[in-house]
Amino acid sequence: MIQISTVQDLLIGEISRRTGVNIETIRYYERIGVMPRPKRSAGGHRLYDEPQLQRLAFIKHSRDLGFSLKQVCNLLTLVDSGGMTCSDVHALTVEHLTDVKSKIADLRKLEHALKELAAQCSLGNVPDCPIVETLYGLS
Amino acid sequence: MIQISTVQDLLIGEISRRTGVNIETIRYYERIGVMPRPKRSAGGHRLYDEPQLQRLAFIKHSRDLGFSLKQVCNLLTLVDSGGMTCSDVHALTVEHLTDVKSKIADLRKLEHALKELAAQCSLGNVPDCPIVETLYGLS
DNA sequence: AATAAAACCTGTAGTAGCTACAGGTACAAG
DNA sequence: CTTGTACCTGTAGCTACTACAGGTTTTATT
Repeated sequence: MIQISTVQDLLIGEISRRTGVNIETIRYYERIGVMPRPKRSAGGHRLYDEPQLQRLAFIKHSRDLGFSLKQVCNLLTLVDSGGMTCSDVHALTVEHLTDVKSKIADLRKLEHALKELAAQCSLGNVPDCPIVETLYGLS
Repeated sequence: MIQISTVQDLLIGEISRRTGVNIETIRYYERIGVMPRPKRSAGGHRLYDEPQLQRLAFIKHSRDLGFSLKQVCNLLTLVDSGGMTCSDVHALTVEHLTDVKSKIADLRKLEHALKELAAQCSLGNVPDCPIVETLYGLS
C-alpha cells in the first residue's frame, strides 16, 4: 500500500520551533486533550500535519491574548463541533475583554498605592522605614 | 503558677476574621514558615498573640499590594533580622512597581488587540467568524 | 452531667499552566 | 559503528492557595 503524504510529517521539535510553543508544553497539551494525539513514526516519534500545526498556532495566539486554556478549549470545541456561530465567539471575546479591563483597573490602583508608599521613604540607611510601618499599620 | 496574659489568646478563627485571611491559608503560611508556630491550648488549638496578628496583617496587606510571597518573605526576613534599612525596602517596592507597570503595559496591548478582534465580528449567526480566522491566520 | 453544635485539628489532594528532570530509545551523519 | 542530537515516558516541582475527609476540642444548651 502506497501512502502519499501531501503535507510533510513534522516532528515535535519542528512545530515547537514554528509556533514558539515549548516541546514539553505541546506534550502537555496532548495529555490534557487540547491537542489531538498525532500519528507516530515506526520508532514512536510524534508526526504532525499542517492542520495540527495550525491548531497549535491558534492555541498559542489565544494564550498570548490572555485567554485561559479553558476558554481556548471552549473556542476549539465550538470550532470542532461546527456548531459555532460568530456571535458565540464574539461573546467570549467581549467577556475576556471585560476581564482584562478590570485587571488593568486593579493594577492601576496598585500602582498608585505603591507610588505613595515609595514616596514616603526617606531612603535612609536607618532601620526605621515608613513603608514597613505603613504595611504593619494599615487597618 | 499564675500566668498573666497581657494580650488575649486569639483563636485562628478570630485572627482570620480580623485580618481577612482564610483559616486554611493561615495554616499554610505556618507550614511554609512565613508565620511562626503559635503556642497551643491544652487541646491543641492554635493560640495567637498581638504581634502575630500584626504580622499576619502585614502579610495580607503586602499580598493585596501584589507582592509575591517570596517578596513578602524577603521583607519579613529583613525586618526580623533587624538589619533592614529603609533603602532596602524602598528598592523592593520600586522593583515591584516596575513589575506592575510592565504588567499594565502588557494588558493594555492585549486590550487593544481584543478590541480590534471584537470589532471585526459581524455578530452573525453564521459559522464563519473573522475572530477565529484571525486567530488561525496570525503568523 | 449529657448532648449537640460549632470550631478546631491533621493530612492529603486538587487547582492552572506549565517546566524540569531522570533514565532510556530513535535516527541521521560521518 | 560510533557519536550526537532529538525524541520518548513518567514523575515531580513551581505559586499560592483551597477543599476536602475524618477526627477532636470547646462551648452552649438543656
